Amino acid sequence: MAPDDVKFFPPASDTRGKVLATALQLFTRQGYFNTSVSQIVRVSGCSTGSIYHHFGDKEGIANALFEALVARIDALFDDIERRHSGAAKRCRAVIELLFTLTEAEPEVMEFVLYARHREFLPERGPICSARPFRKMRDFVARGMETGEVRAVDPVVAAASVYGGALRMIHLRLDGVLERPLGEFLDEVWACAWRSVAP
Amino acid sequence: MAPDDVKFFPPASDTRGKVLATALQLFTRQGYFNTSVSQIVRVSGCSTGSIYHHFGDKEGIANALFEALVARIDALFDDIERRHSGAAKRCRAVIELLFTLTEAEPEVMEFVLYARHREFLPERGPICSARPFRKMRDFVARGMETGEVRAVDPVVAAASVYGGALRMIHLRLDGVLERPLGEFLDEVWACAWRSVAP
DNA sequence: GTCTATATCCAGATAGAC
DNA sequence: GTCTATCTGGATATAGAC
Repeated sequence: MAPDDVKFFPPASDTRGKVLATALQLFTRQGYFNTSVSQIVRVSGCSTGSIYHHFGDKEGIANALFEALVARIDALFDDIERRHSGAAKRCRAVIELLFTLTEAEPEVMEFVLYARHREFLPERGPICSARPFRKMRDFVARGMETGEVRAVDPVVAAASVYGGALRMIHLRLDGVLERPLGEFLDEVWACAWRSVAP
Repeated sequence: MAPDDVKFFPPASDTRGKVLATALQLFTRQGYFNTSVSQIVRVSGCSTGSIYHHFGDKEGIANALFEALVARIDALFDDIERRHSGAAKRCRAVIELLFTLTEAEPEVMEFVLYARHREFLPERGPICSARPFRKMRDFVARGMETGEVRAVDPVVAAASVYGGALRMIHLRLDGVLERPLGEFLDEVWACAWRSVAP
């Protein structure tokens, strides 16, 4: 997969796009609550009035951002489902995609995976109930039906397959891993799959 | 391990204890930034002046809380090191402890593992560089030296052993898992260990 | 749709008596 | 060490011209 395939915010020229791109940067660097709307005004170059016109309030910015990013990831997962068959191939493709995405757009992964949405988007459920996460679990569950995955509790199986990779992503985003995730992909995948292979 | 062994805040009577217990509750339920000092004043029953006298500022409360909790977990991990030998037994004991802790004191795990400390404790490094986490990795690394753990990158090995369990804890804290973690322990451990067994 | 100027509120923090 | 009363800045959000 070429890096371009995972670009979320190509240099935006419209107000909406500029604000969302700015918000993503600031929210992930400093956190939602440490970012003031005035700061978004300064960095994005858009005016207060304009921003409130488009998003209603500060929470509206986070909401729009969240939806845009989740929708994009969702589409990428649909691609995976279409292009690969079998649990092993699909799960591996998911991990590879997440690794690629983390390197190409760390802010996106940071915001989608590790921001504490409950704290600033109260009406939204936990991220793990969002469609992309459900699809990840689904790949594993269907593998279990075909015997490709060992029979254990489906939740445990999914946690085992993806847990190590998500952990690595976390370490990378926290700056603990010096080398890019791609270098670990084969080993991570080998461990992940051994944990649930029949 | 009896539940009492993992109680962090036995009903505290002194100001410090009451404030820390209150802060833990509020910070994990609502988030650090959604919690005002006035609210801590109301719930804890201590006065503004008293709180600022003890902790300096709001960040000081979070700092003290963080240190107390990490120190406690650290001690529990030292216990594990003393009571068990071999990577398998130690790693399993770690996971069992974390599961027990999550059920007994979910707020503690929430605050230590999943709060975004970077956002309100800027001078502190990421939680994964803290001593307990280093000790977890160390158990795995030493197992690799003795051949008990397959030779892969030590970071990958640690992520594989603990990744699934941490994922399960996350799901449980997010309310996605209905049943207590203890019921999953054996399966989680089986998957975890298979991923790195030689 | 975009802008500037401005209103309002409440958070974090302090003063100083007891 | 603990308390009440108070200050002050800066945050979110609005008004209303263009």
